[in-house]
Amino acid sequence: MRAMVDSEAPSTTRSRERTRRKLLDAAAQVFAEVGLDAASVEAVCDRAGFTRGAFYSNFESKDELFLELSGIVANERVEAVRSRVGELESVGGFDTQPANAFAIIEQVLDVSADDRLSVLLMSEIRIRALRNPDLAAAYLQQEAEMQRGVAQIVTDIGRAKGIEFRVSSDEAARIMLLVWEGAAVRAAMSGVEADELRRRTSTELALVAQLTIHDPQRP
Amino acid sequence: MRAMVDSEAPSTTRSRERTRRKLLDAAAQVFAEVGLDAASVEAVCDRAGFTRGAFYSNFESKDELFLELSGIVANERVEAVRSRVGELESVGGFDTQPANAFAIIEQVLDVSADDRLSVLLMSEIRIRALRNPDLAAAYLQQEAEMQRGVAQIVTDIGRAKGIEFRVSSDEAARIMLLVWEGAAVRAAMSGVEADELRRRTSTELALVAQLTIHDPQRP
DNA sequence: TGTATCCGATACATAGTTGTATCGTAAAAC
DNA sequence: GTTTTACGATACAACTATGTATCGGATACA
Repeated sequence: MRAMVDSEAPSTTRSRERTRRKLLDAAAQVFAEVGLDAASVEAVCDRAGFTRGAFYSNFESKDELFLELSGIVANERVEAVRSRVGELESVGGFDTQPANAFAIIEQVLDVSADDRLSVLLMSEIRIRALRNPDLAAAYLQQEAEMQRGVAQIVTDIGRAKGIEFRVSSDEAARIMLLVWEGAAVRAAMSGVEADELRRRTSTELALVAQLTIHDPQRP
Repeated sequence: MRAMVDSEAPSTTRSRERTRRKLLDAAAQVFAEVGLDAASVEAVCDRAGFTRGAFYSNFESKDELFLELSGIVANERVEAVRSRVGELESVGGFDTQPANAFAIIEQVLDVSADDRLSVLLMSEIRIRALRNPDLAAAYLQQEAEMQRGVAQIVTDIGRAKGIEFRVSSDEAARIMLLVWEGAAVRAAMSGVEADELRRRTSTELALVAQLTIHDPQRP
């Protein structure tokens, strides 16, 4: 009976799921640290506290695991942005100052690149996408989704604050995402700690946000 | 006597230099295509039309070659920007329309990411820099140099055209570089051809350039 | 023409990685 | 409590890449 309740594989034990998750987590770390190609299956297993037997019992190959991991990361990012957008829309009020109204967007984007490991992992996924059409399509689609979310926030802020923009919300969102990512990569490259990394990307984003705003009083 | 003229190694034959260059060129291609780790020394040699004997006769290891290659690429980029800046400054006149005054900057930046292979190679260098402090320092320094060049152009254009900017030329240059690179990566990911890639990045850059300009008449 | 030198090719020893096949054990089913 | 099943560990075979040591030939030079 329980088998009918579960959607996919009824036989998979709960402990097996834990093993999969541990392997995925370990893989995320190792892939970020040394890159997919330099990461041996054994290194991933060592990190997870298993041997390769566990690995091949759970995954076809390293590539298959990477594909699944990419999907998970992408979903998490999109979902995090979406939920933030949902929160903000339901609350309706933006009680931040006009000057740093875009702090909300920082919060939204924080979900994507908040620490060095995330930056590295996303960079790894991105460079694989550059070389693999399938991954590229998935990557671009996920990014478009995030862009929609950010554009929505931009629109909402504009409406709530009576802000006029010099470009469309889509364009603003796209530029913000690009700058955000670039700044995060540079910060990570400088070897700064997580909070400093966050501070730098925020500063850069604030600058861009300011640029997109059309302020008739003080241009 | 000729030995005294040459700077470094007097004994290196001209043909040896050609071999080195061929290996470096081949390596650039292969590294871009599959990444440094996945690129075997033999694959590089095959592409160059040599065997590994030639490789190890000319380079310590794959890493050493990559380091040298990175240096060359970085120098070329910086030098290209610098020479463009030099040209523009010496000429003095900017006969482009105010609307697309920043087409000049596109020209300047074109040297850095004009085709898919360059985008891939720079992405590879960037992700290595993310994982290696020495490379990171070199990368950031090279980028700072480019930023200075672009900022100089921005300043010159502003002066020549009587344009006011909403941010400092340095900030404008930094954002432009970030957006330029991000756009180039996305375009390359879409699998578009070289000229379409160029068109997309130009469009994105024009948008940012427009944002940085403060036009009192039509804000 | 003979000789020396240089440079790239070839051969080989070694290490590391992958995937599979088998085994042992712990938990589930009866 | 016994049997069965599932899951991860272990052992193994094949492959690939690396780096070194040696070889052969072309080129420069006398």
